[in-house]
Amino acid sequence: MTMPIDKRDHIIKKAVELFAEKGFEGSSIRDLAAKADVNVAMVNYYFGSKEKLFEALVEKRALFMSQLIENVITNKSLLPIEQLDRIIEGYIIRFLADPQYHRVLQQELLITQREQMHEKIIELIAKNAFEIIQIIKRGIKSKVFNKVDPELVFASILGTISQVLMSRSLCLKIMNKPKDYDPYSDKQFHQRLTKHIQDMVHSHLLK
Amino acid sequence: MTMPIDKRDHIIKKAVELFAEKGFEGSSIRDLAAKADVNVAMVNYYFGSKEKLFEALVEKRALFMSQLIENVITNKSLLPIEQLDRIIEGYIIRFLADPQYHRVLQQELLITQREQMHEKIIELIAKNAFEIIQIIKRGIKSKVFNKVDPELVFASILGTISQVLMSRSLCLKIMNKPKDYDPYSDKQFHQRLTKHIQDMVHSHLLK
DNA sequence: GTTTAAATTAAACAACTGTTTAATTTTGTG
DNA sequence: CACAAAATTAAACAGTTGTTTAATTTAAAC
Repeated sequence: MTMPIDKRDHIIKKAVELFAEKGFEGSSIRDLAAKADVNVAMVNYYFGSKEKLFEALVEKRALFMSQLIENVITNKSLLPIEQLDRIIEGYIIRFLADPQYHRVLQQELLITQREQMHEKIIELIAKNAFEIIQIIKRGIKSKVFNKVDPELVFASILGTISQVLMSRSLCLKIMNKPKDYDPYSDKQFHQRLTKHIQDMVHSHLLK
Repeated sequence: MTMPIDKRDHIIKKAVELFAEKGFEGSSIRDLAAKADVNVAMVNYYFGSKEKLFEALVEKRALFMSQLIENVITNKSLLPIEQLDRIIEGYIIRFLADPQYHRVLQQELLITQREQMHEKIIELIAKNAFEIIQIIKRGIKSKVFNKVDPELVFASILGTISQVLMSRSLCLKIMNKPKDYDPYSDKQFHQRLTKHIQDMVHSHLLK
């Protein structure tokens, strides 16, 4: 009667790994079945179809993402710049914790093929975006912030992180690091990235 | 005897459109043949294989990209900040001129599947990146710039543009624009994006 | 006009795709 | 144990994939 959530989760986890490596269309169910060590029919048994597996994957991420902002926004006692700093920290911690998940969603954002899934991911990002934009707008109105472009400030924050996450080898190449180095799990790199974005936003927004 | 370059280019052009919409793996040669109005065998006749068509596509873009920086870098009479401003302008003009091309390359950057093509695109970006990083480093050394993080400043510049180009519908949603509006071909948006990145870089780098 | 190479075509190829079936095994419950 | 529901399996399904073939048309050169 009860769906074995753990097995579903296991398949999703392996699917993220595979899709991040080969892309959704580039991955076959037989590949996935082999990687997850289950029978080919199990994916359709648990999820109904390859596409619905993807939807379940996005759904799981959506839940994760929605918790991201809420924790920060509710704390109204913080100054606008402090709120932004907390959000930047939260973004970096959560995105860098699972680069593959982020890449799979980025892939889907780049193509317009599966329209409803495309829309879903956009909703996901936009929800967080509006919160950040609101904080900036309030800061401008209360004359704590310079008259910046709130929407594009958001694009710069998320864009910087996405740029770093997009390709590990590109990241290593630009930063001149050895091939065995993993920036995403390195605390020092976390700090470096956090500091850069915060510094940049501070100098841009604060008078 | 002579290869009909125009026909090759025509196929590449249609391939960019198709790949941007459905992804490389998601697009079939039959789709492409129909869209380009040629026989299915022609793609293999001209390019050898689907993958080599992609390589030709990347090659063509590489040529385009390499011209980007050169024009700016050679002008040594400019101040470091002026050089950066010219590069930002050049990036925005050229990237926004063909969002689909950019998206196709981003797709390939996200997956690690085709290793050599992945490497090629990374080379392409890194080449430009190092020039920009050098300008910033020189600016810091001559104490014209603050002690910023040169590599991550590059990530912010490119990341902001990529974030805007990633998905048109996401871009519209965040900027609260109607669905029929095309930001990429709008001069005003060009100016807005250029101003934002320049302003942000100025306040971050200049004392 | 004849000849040779290039371009184009429809058809066929084998391999792979997501999905379904029907049979079997496992699991949980009384 | 017995029984029913759930889980798992190998095999088969029909459709699509990239690619190749061999035949035909077009173009160029002399």
